[in-house]
Amino acid sequence: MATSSFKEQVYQELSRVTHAISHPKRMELIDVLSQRDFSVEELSTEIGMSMASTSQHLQVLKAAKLVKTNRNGNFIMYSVSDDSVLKLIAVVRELGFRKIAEIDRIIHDYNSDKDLLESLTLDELWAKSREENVMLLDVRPGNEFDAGHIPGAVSIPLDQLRNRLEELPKGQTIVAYCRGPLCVMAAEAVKILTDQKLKAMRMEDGYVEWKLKQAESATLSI
Amino acid sequence: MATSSFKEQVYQELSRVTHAISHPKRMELIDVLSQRDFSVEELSTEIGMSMASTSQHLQVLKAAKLVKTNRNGNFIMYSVSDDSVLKLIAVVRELGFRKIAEIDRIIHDYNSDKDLLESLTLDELWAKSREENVMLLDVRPGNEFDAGHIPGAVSIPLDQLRNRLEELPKGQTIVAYCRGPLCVMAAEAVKILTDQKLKAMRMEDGYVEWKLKQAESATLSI
DNA sequence: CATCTATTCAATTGTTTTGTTGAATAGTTG
DNA sequence: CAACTATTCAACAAAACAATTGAATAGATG
Repeated sequence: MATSSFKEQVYQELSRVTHAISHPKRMELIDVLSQRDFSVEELSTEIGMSMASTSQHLQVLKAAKLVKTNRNGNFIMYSVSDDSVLKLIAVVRELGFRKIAEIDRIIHDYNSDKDLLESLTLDELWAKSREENVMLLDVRPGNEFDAGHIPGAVSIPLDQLRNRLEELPKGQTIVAYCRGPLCVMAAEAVKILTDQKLKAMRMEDGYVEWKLKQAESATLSI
Repeated sequence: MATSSFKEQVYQELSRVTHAISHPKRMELIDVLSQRDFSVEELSTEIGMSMASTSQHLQVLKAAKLVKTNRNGNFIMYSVSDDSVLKLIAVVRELGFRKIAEIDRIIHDYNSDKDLLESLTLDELWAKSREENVMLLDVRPGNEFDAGHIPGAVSIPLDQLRNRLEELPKGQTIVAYCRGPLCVMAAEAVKILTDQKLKAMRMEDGYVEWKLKQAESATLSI
């Protein structure tokens, strides 16, 4: 057997990483794990697959060193191994959003339903909050908020939103955010809030984008 | 047939990009194309595959919008669609180099053969050239040099190096570079030069890394 | 130490991907 | 417009991958 060349060997190993993120569900797994640690069971319900399949996908990600495990009691908690993994997914998503016309169409189709057309980026949020006093609303599940959130945000998980409308300010602009660009919770929240005649917008960036920006500015300031 | 959800659709489309770079040969194709435009025939010899296979791989890359085509006479010239594609591959490579232990081993095995252990990054090159007068040697094929090169570099393609040794300075440090981290031409060149008792080192970064740095600093200075 | 439980493994099946071969095609060039 | 040529297509066989099922395992907990 002819041993393959240096180049071939390295490309082979590198393709372990790219292969790992080449499956839609595995990309989704990383996106979910970017929020906090999850057990296999939680992940399986989160992405809508059987435990066995979820476990197998996680093993592919683990073999590529994209996720790592920690035991916590009876549970094995999976987490993203590094911020560079989030960065990788962010780069892929950015490229896809900009280049694949089909994605634009899907996003437009989803958002055109209601008045979800206007949305903010993180930068636009900073700008807007300098002009007026906006309320930043985190609609992710409570434990994800607890694991980390944008400073100043108030947590009302999406499934509690209808019952906690009185906690929201009437005249003030409410900016809702969730996990990230592919998470629909903020959009759902805005639908509920505008139905109640509240002044609400969604932010397209989510917690991951904020976390990556933090890490970036931290390295710059060193 | 149940139409899949917003999220599922977008992940599906995004996986077109990640799937495209999930094959070693397709990653290699992008690396080659980062130097200049190539015809299918050239690419096929470059990566050591049949024309038909190469063409098929290129079509996968094209469907993911990672490469684009231009006809030039009888030839169809393929090129990378955007610097963001180079960036994507760079991020993957960086992550792989840092996380996959096997890659470290392969690289170490290859370089330990000779005195290739010491190598420079681009930043280290800048620093070194401020202290002493180094000669920057581009050992890539001539047409790749013509398509673009690091300013100040001198072109002597690897296959002409043995016949053009008299063009090289005796006492001065010669820094050889080639396509990028997975290209072995600079290493080969250093072997030849040190055998001739010349003072030579290789730079691990190549033309792509320089090009990306340029693009980066250009956007910063705007 | 026995039990319980979250996770992984193993075997199977159907699907997708890959590389090959040889034919077809599109488009240029004389 | 005929001939030529680089590229792509089509059909096939082999290999890799994915999802499912049910059994096995490792490790915590009482």
